[in-house]
Amino acid sequence: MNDTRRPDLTSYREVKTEILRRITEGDWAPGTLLPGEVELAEVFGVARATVNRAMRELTDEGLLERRRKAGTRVRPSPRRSARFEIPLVREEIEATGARYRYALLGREVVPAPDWLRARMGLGGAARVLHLSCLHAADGAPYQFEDRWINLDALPRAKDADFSADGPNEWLVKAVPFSEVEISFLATAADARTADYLSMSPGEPVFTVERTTWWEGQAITHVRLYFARGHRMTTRY
Amino acid sequence: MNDTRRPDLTSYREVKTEILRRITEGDWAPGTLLPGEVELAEVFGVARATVNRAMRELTDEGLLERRRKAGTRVRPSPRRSARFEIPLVREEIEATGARYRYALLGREVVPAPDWLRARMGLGGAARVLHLSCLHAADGAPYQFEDRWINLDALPRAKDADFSADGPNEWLVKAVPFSEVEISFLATAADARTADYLSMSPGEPVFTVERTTWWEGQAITHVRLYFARGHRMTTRY
DNA sequence: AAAGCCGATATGCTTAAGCAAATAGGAAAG
DNA sequence: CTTTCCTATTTGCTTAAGCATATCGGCTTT
Repeated sequence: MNDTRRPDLTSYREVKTEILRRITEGDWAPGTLLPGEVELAEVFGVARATVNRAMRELTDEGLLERRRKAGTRVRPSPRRSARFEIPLVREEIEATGARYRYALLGREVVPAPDWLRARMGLGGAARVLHLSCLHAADGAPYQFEDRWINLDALPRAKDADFSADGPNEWLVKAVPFSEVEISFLATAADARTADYLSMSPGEPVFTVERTTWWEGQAITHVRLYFARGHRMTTRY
Repeated sequence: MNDTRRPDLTSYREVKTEILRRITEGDWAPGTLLPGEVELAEVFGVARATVNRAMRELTDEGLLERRRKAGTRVRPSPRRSARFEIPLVREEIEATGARYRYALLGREVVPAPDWLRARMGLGGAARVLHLSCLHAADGAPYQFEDRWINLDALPRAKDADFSADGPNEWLVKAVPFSEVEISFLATAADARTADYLSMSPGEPVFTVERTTWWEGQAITHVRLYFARGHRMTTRY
């Protein structure tokens, strides 16, 4: 059935697959210098731009290294990078088919504590809005949110109503695009967190800490404590 | 100085920046339908391919949504995705300037326990190599590694010497490119883990669980337990 | 040797033109 | 009113050609 020697590669995706095949099958071992774009384009029977796109994407994915004049080589040890989607809690819960419920547990305007001023780079007199919220899935506690909002950067947060919708949803609207630092860690449940999440004090809690900036100014800092057994998973 | 009304955008990067600016400044609010590629190309004075690349990358980055015929719109809530680099422990430790030390604590060939067979999709008679390793930074325990290798898929692992170099480094060479599922979670230190990591039993431990396949076959499953206070951080 | 210069080369990006594929939304049929 | 079908539109991708830019390695100068 017209099974000629070279399966004609017609798209950048096929070129990607073929390059990947040659790497995984050992034709091109880690560290190897690959043929140049022009040569590969000829070999595969496609335009250089097509090879370029294939190689560019493989580079983004961490499999190749490219440098002008030096050429393209297979990364000595592939850069493994995991990409995690960070959805809104509401969407995360509703995606599982569960009913989402939200409750505002606490709200107060306070002077920023020292550790927070350091964390967010705030001045000595900074005042912040401190919010405590609980997110539940089908009645079971899912995530406890301990949030601080910089009122100097976002004064209108003081008048926002967080009793129906979580601060996250409000913030996404107020400051839709921002710079973020995010950390994953394991903490021990303190008395309050344990209480809210129906756990025992001291139990391990999967915790996400996130600080958000916009135009160089810290907007908000939040710690998200997840209920027992939570895990963050991805494939690649 | 020839400061005409429209700063002439000459690269896809500038187009990206300009689109991003219009989004962050509110010209194009979340949900908005953007002009088509042809129109934008005209407005910006560049080729359609250039606009296409700019928009494609913004889509990859989670800011836009595109569908043929429907057009391009600003994502109602931007898809935030965090990308974590997963380096070899050795590199992770040496990057901080600390001295890396490795120790093999245990090694045995055993029939795969039930939970592992389920996790890796192994048959009833499968035998696995079970390894316990400790990675230290400047003498302080850094990571405890509890690893299982499927000997059916990788029989030569039985003869490999893991006393000097960790199984990870061996595996990266043996099976350089593979499919991976990775999870982050918080666990309580059991007696053994606590001992190795100089922690108290029950203390929260930041844990990474990783299963690796190659050509549809499970190769290895590993749990990495990190010492007290470890966090995984990224910015975007 | 060591430092500075320079050209050949591989990737990086842009353009213009055009065909391919998905599909929104209207027209036609029931 | 509902379903089916069609088509215009929009993104997706490819090609060929060419200029831009970084930089490796050799050559020259100090």
